[in-house]
Amino acid sequence: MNRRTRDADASRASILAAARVQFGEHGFERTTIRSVAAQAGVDPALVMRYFRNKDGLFAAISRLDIVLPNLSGTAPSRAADALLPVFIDLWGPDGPFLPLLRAATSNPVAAEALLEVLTDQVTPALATIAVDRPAERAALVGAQLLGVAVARYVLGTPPLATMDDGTLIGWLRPVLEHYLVDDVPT
Amino acid sequence: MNRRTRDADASRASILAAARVQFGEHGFERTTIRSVAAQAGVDPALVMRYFRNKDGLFAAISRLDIVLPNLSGTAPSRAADALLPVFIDLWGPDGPFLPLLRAATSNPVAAEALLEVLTDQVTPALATIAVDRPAERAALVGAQLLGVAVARYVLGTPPLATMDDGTLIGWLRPVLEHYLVDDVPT
DNA sequence: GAGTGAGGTCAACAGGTGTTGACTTGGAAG
DNA sequence: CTTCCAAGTCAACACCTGTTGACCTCACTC
Repeated sequence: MNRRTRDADASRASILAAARVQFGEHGFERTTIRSVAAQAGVDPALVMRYFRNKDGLFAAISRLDIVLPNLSGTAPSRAADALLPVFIDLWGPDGPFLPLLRAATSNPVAAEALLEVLTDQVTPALATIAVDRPAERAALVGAQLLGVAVARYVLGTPPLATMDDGTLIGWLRPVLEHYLVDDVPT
Repeated sequence: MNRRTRDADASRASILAAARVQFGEHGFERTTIRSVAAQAGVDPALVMRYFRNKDGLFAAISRLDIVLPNLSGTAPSRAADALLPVFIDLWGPDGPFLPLLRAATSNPVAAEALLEVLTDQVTPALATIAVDRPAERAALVGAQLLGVAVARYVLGTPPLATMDDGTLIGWLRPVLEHYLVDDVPT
């Protein structure tokens, strides 16, 4: 029962770890089964054994069981303070979103997965604050955060990439409040 | 001098048109020389003749000679009204930015090209309004617009994709003003 | 009509890709 | 020790990619 040299779980885990790194850094197309296997110290065929095919491997690292903070009771003016730390965790170099985003720009399936997170998780979470038109407001908040993520973690825009989190939260605080509670413009 | 059936300029143009469509829709890696040539009604080798290689073809459609409106004299509260129409033109399905963005998420060269636009064109244009820390403010404005572009044109986020331009401008107006003129948060 | 050169095509190359199926190896159970 | 199955490897497949160089062909000039 106790296997050291031939440990399926360990192999699976190291394949997943390598896949996360490579899909995250290079996107879907430029990541090859062979290179993932090499980094995991494993034969390419083993990757297929465990994940059926390349899509299966990608799907395995794309499981987004994110946990958003409960915002009921949070003042809209402090939504940024509650959301941003989670956001930075999820979108940072080790978070699960970067590979998904890189794939989503050229892969409709990944794009839909990303959209699902917005509609199924973000919108409901924000609905406790944004009672009026939550979907519209959530989309605007999502777009703002998405933009920061792309600028900061994908493009590496100099002032944003180096800006400390506190300052960024300070900039975003009134913006999120605006999207969450201000009247719909006419 | 007058060539009808064998017209180099026409061939070049139809290759470029096909390349714009395919790079824009599918990104760099999933676009093949062969498929571009087929759509252009031309032999793949002709594409190489004119653009040397795939990178050359991509570079040819990535020439970003954008024209930003002169913002001197524009009130910060109206910056959104001046910028957004241009923005929608540039980022829309037929604009030059979508292919670049799709490539930029997995291709450092394209990412740098995108960054260049921000630093060389957007920052100076905004500097007439944002005198204090123009680079930081431009990056924030850029991130916001980038986010809207990704949400609207890449992911197709339902409320944003269908929202009419006027409403969107209404939402963004105070945000751009905030980034352009409000005090740097501490 | 012959010559010329740009415009355009053709078939092939070398390399990389995902994927497969037959094979080997290790460790625990009998 | 033998058996047995999961864990892992191997070599190959069929396909697609960017790219190349030799070749054809048309319109125009002399």
